[in-house]
Amino acid sequence: MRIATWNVNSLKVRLPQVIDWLIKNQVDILCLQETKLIDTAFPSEELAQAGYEAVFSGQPTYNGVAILWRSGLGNAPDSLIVDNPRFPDEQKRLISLKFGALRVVSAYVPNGQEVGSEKYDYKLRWLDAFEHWVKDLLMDSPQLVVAGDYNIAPEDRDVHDPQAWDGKILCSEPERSRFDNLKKLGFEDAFRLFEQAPKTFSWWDYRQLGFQKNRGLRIDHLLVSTALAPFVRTCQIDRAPRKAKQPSDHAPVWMDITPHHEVQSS
DNA sequence: ATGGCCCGTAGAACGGGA
Repeated sequence: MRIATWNVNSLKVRLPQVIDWLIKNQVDILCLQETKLIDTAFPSEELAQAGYEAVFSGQPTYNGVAILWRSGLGNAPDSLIVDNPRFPDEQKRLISLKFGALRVVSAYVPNGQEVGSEKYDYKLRWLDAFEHWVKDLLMDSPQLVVAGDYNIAPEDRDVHDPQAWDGKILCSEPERSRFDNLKKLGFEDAFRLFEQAPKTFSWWDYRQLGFQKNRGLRIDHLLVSTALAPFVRTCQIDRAPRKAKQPSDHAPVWMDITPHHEVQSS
């Protein structure tokens, strides 16, 4: 089973690229962030024609998350969750769905703008509540994937210029310690389960030829619970969509995982 | 040194992103 996450920076603009990527890569489940669409504008019909179903939670202009899955992927998914009940929030940043015993979360962690700012404070509070919520989910669903744009580069090797970014937003110690705390609940960073090329990133600034110069950060992650981790076969970041005309500034991260029924029988 | 791009909402610039 192939599971992926992608911050598309407007699904309206990126829809053709998303559909193309889904089909080309035979993706089973795709978590989206920054759809920037109200729910009545979500392109359910276009996706259905491409062979994908979706749940989504959006708002005007900002944020917005979704989970897409290939039609006919096992039984109909259920147990939809929108938002964190522990953190009332107008901003649409969380959605989750169960596929059999497997629960998948699509998360769009706040950016934080600048260390010490009001938005930074909101980011830290959001992450604290997120940790509690994820802990609850893990109790209920030991097979758990928490996918999304974390807006955190966990380590210096996830940063093109660690000195320049030292202590800055996305790299500050309070953010990184919260990412570590999430892992300590019982998760692995799927990307780090495997040997990876150095300087592999998932986001590059639109400005200053950021992508061409590979001045990027790895801030999009697939966290897999310890029960699932042994069954992850590969995890990669696909740079190809970032090369497209009118790309998202993020690249998709994907992994292959042994399907649930094989997990159970092993 | 500064800001440099892209998106949505606008219906001109601006907030937000990271």
